[in-house]
Amino acid sequence: MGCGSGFSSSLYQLSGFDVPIAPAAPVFALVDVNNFYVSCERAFDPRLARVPVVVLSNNDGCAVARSNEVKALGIKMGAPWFKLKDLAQQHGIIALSSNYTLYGDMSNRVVMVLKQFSPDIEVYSIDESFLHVETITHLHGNAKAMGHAMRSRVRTWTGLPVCAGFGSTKTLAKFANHLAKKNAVFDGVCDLTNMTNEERNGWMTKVAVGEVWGVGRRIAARLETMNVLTVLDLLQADIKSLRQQFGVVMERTVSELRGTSCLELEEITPDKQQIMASRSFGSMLTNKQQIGEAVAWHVATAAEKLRAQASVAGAVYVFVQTNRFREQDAQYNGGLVVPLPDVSDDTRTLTTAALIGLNRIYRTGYSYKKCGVMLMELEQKANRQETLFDNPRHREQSTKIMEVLDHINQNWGRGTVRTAAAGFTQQWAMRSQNRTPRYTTNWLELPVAR
DNA sequence: TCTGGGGTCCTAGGACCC
DNA sequence: TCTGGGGTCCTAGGACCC
Repeated sequence: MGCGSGFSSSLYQLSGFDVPIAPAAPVFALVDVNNFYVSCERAFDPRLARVPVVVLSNNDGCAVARSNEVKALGIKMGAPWFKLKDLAQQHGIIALSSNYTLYGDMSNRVVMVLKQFSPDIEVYSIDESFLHVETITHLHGNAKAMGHAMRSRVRTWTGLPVCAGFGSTKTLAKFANHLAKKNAVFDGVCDLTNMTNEERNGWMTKVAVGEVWGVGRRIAARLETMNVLTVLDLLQADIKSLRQQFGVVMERTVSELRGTSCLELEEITPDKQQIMASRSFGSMLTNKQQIGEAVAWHVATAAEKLRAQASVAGAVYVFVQTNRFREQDAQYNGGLVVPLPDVSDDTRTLTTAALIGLNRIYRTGYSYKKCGVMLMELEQKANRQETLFDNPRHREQSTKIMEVLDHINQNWGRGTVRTAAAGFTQQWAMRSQNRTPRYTTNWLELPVAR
């Protein structure tokens, strides 16, 4: 089943009698940044403090991060921005385009601070990390004190507000973090491992089952019909019948809620099995040439990531889509997997394949809204099989050229050197009307203190 | 005018093999 | 009289995450 104590550390302490005593039960911490993108923006612009702020998705499409003031107005995650403009005007909401360069850099800074607390860390997402802490909380007194120490150090060093949750499993740590975020009484830190059962159950009764990590909208709705409404209801439900109805993932979730650790810390980020790059266009496109330029650009983006993890791809998937929200328009979604005769990480080879695919799926008479590529059948470049028509000299050359390309683009910005296929006009470019400066990664955009 | 962009895991069912 | 059964691999689709 994969469920066990979840503890495999070799750190045994010896007692005075040289008898190994059981290692401390695992304690996971989950630390995440509140309203991450908004907080990044606020860290560099004090005028954004205490006013309603949203950060929009690519293409300025949806609200993907909201300040508390905006959440209080009832604006939902993912709400289409154009529908909110009136409301925004009324309440003076400031809307910013997303600035992923900034967020990525800030994310790294947070992780650097957290690593000082525990090297046993899994960077789970751009704004969340899990840590193993059972062997270190005593250095701070207890878990709660450690949580506050993390909070204050991250705040001081990065300007970002974080919350911390502690639990004996990852799912419980997530839940603790949720409590810390939503209930002022915790002051940003919640330790479930140091709570009576009554107290814990009290909190579990207050939170809806859909908030549990691993329980999404669909499953929450099904659970509700079974009268499983709260976190506690789920914890106390019959695990066997849940497994039958929902599968092994649900079984693990319930075990984790009950304190049996099934999910380990993943400290080593595994290589991606597929790499995707896609964008909606800033406006609708009909012209194959222009769409081709966008496809070529996305190939370059994906290929750069591919080389960064030292992999090669065996196939390229390319797709185009019309605007599904315009019901009056003729709709078409085309996609095609183009197998490569030989695995490759060369942007030029991958581009050729993608454009062959585009040629096959493109239909005239439609207005297109989006295109993208996915690199598939990835494997480590080092494990690559020799093929019949191998030409070692070509391969060496290709590797060198790609190295130079990546080097230049890293230093001078993506797309500084690109294939001709990616074009120069960028008719497809997304809207990003209100992007803040790349304060931390570009000399020309450093914040200025006045 | 206008609606994001990535990923993973699991399961069921079909093809195929012996 | 009567139509096996088990194993593996692959794919598509569904669910979840941020």
